[in-house]
Amino acid sequence: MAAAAGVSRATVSYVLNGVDARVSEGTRERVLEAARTLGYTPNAMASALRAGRTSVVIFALPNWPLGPVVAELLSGSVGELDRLGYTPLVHFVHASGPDGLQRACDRVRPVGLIAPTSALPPLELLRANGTRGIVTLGPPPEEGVPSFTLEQDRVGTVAIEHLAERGHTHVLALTPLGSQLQPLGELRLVGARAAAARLGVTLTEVPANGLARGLARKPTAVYAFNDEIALGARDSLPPGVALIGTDDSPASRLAHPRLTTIQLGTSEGHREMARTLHALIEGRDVDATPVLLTPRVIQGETT
Amino acid sequence: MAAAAGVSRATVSYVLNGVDARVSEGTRERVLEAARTLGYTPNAMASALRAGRTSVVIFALPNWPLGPVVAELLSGSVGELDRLGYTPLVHFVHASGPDGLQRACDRVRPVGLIAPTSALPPLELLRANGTRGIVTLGPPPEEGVPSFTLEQDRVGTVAIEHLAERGHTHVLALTPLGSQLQPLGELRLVGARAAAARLGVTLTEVPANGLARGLARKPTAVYAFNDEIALGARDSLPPGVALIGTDDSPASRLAHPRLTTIQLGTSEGHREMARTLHALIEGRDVDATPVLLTPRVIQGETT
DNA sequence: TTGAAAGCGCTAACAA
DNA sequence: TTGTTAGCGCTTTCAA
Repeated sequence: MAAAAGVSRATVSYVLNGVDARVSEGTRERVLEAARTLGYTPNAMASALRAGRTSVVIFALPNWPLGPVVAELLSGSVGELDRLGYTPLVHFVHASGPDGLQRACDRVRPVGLIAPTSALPPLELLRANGTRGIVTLGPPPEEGVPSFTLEQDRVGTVAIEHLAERGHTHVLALTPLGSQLQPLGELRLVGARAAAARLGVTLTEVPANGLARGLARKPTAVYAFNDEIALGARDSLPPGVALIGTDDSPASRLAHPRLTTIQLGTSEGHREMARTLHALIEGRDVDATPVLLTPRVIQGETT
Repeated sequence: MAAAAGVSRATVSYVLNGVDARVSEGTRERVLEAARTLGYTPNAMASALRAGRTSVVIFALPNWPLGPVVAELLSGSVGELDRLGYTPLVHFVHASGPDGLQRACDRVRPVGLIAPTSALPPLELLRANGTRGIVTLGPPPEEGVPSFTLEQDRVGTVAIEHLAERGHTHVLALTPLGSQLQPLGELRLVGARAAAARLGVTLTEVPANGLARGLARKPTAVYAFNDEIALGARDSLPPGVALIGTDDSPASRLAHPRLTTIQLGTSEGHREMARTLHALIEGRDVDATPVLLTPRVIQGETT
């Protein structure tokens, strides 16, 4: 490559890295031309070895149900990271072994990492690996590490509050089926129960396939673990019974009547995650106060 | 590290790479002990530079709706790749720009790549990058490149065939709402239309929110684009109307009555993808006949 | 404005 | 059985 342009390897490096001050316009052109005709791409491994850092950011995704919430989360943060010039790649925590994430970090030496606190490799190992920025999903692992928490328990709280405001005093909660969703469901119920106790709401909990049994208790409103369950239950509800789902799925928006649902985090919040990571990598000081991504009600026509 | 164990760097390399023939048991122990106490991890960048290959496999995920099908696909193939010793990472094609995948490949130099044919960087570039194995999702980009196709159109075919076998002659198709799902829906309808024409079935197509309108045509069976739509429609169906969904979602299995649905690919098929890639990377000869992952009906209680 | 050269951390061929 | 050393492709300092 250097030979083809008739210059030294150093000059090529300067041109391709945009250190314009150093090379004359003529040489620059010549180098770029040669690079184009040869289809030259710098070897990122060599560059990373020399520079001590890569451009990769690993986003470690916890074992959440793959659906609209995760889609939003990824397209927001991954999209923003890409725009900032990084190479965002997603690691599925549950698809590999317990120390899969650590192995992945050892192998690609990401400059940044977004990971659930529960799957986070020891911080000192990461730092030794050249990881400059670390952001966690969930509680901060130690002071100073920025964290973003999707407040799952607040989903239940917000739902009950919303219904209570509208005068409902007897709410049926449709909880998830299937073991994968169980922990998430329990988390949301904790918030719902607390809010119900606080607001004087009677809460009946039944699994999603026990709708008929639940309806026997004559609730005036139904809170469903997700929009899928909500939409499934909708047509079996007696007239006048309110319904609120969770996830702000595309389906909820398109349903007739439009389903009232709960959004778990905003695109802006997810982009903010990416920008925080970027600031850390750049060595800027960052406000490390844990960020709580609080769910909010998307008002539809069913409550 | 070498110093700490009192041996040469070469010896450390041999021990850690399991070239046992070369080192004595004593030295081996000493090196491993030193590695443990120092928390030493080889620098994968340097190793990759030297070896000319990484352990990374990029799985480029097309713009498919994030749900049970993708979850299955990933946990099958990613899990298997992990087990084979690779470092599988997922790239979301739609979250980055049009040549995002190529940039990602340039930056991490994956030894293997699974990508939709439509997003595949030029093969010669990949090969120049050190990518030894390439498998596509969709039609093969050129002879000899193994490919796996999720036959989306066959979803419709299989659904109509299943219903026709059970004597249905007037089927209502509930098509997706939302632009993201539109292309997939159209693909499935193509198959459904062809099968309907062939088998003498009358097919009525309405969007998922037009169920009432569709039911006015008195269908004896309903085919839904996905399980979410199917479960949403279920309770509005007149008694005796059959129902088949798509995706084999957890929800379909847990519904009462259990929903008949269509599975789009098996875990075994997905693992096979991973093994094919592995064989290619190892330089073994591989049967490159395009593999069609044919959908199949999961019999429930609604047809 | 440009070239020469050191060195990032590792592996493998060769020497001892 | 072990050590020495060249070199993977790049960036960056120093010298010209």
